[in-house]
Amino acid sequence: MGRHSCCYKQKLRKGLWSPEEDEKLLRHITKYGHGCWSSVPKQAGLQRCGKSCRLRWINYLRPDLKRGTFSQQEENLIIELHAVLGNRWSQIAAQLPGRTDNEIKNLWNSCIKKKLRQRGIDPNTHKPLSEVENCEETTPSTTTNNTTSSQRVSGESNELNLLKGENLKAGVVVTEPKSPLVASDWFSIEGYSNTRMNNNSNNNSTTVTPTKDFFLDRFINSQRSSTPTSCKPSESMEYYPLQQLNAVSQNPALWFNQNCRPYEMNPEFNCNSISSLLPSISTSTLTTSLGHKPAISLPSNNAPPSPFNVGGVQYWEAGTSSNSSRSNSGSSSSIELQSNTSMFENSVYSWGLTDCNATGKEARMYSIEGEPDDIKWPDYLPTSYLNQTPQSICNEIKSEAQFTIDGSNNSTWHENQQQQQLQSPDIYAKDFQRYAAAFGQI
DNA sequence: AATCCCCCCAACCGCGCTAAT
DNA sequence: GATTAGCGCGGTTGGGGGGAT
Repeated sequence: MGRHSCCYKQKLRKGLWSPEEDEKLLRHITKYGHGCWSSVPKQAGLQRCGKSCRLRWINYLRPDLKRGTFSQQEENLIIELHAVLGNRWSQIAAQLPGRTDNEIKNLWNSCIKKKLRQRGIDPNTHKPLSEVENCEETTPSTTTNNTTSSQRVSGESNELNLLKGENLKAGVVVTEPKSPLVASDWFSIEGYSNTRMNNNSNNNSTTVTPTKDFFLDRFINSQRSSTPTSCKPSESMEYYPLQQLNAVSQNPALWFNQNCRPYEMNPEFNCNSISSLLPSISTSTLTTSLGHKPAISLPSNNAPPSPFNVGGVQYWEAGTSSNSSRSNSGSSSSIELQSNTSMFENSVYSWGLTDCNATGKEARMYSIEGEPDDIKWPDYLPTSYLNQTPQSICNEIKSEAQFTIDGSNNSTWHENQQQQQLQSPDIYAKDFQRYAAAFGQI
């Protein structure tokens, strides 16, 4: 397929969006929803291709976007998720409510990468640069995924050192995994052991923390059940029956512990492989859920998974992927990660990276909630709106949005919004606050 | 003040995938 | 099954702002 056909049309505008265009698109989508993106520009009176409209909406106009600098917790989470997911920006973004994949990608390329390199960490492998360089010298073809013997002996990575240092400051107990560490090995929550997942009932540990090995095992077992010897996650680890994970979940810990060494296990296991285990997460699933639920939803359970909270600790949940994506479609063993937005508030880890974005005047605008004041709406809204209150603008648009164009089925977003409004009236109130904040009226 | 350079980030581009025909 | 339309994702580009010279 390749390029979208509309992109070939010559009369379409390209480049930066004007405030008028933004207003048109915003009005249209607020009223009618986007429906078919290819029809949006025509219906909205825009000289743009649908793809461009979609991008503009997703990356800029969406009302639920959180703008401004990334918080330290967000940066830390991005790094952690990148260690697992690689450049799966959309999946990373799914864990950061209000952030777009583009935004995260830009942050990574422009800032986090640099910071990691300055700290001697290879941003691609999340391993010490020295190790990567050594590996490249010795085994150029397979290198970056292997852990050196010295690293195994030391059992520490630079990242982990950073992590531990910060966590200790914060009073968080970081227990050292029993086996050699790589950079992606990180932490366990205070009060929970970092025991590897195994079914050794003689082990006195009462807490079993599912590890990334677990997902790899599942992937391996599902993908290559006929060739079990082709993958040896770790010598000490036995394959864990999926059903036992419910038992595991009775001792909830932050199961998303990254104790596996995917690169050592099988050459085919790289970040892409891992990400196939951790497919996309819809932001719509990032809802608040405070009930205690079993940590793992088995594939046979089609109930929609949700994050849960135990003792103030947010847990991610693996379950059957309900949405398809390029990376996971067709994989029956796909697992879906979930998180809670409050995870960021409760984040117990910090790598001590300085805030990449909060420099100079931006730092002044930084707020605890990660909701800086540099929202650009006032700059983009047409002057006709500047004489109105945010509430009146939204009311105006919403009041006009009580019908749909020619009754066509193009109201998915609109309907969702209405449904959400019915279910959670505070959603719009929140948006009003955002708009109002944008106008400096709060 | 003018110019250069660097960096950030919004937007574009190409590709893969799915659904519809 | 082949083709087409559309969507979404990740990589890349280039304009503009701001600091340095």
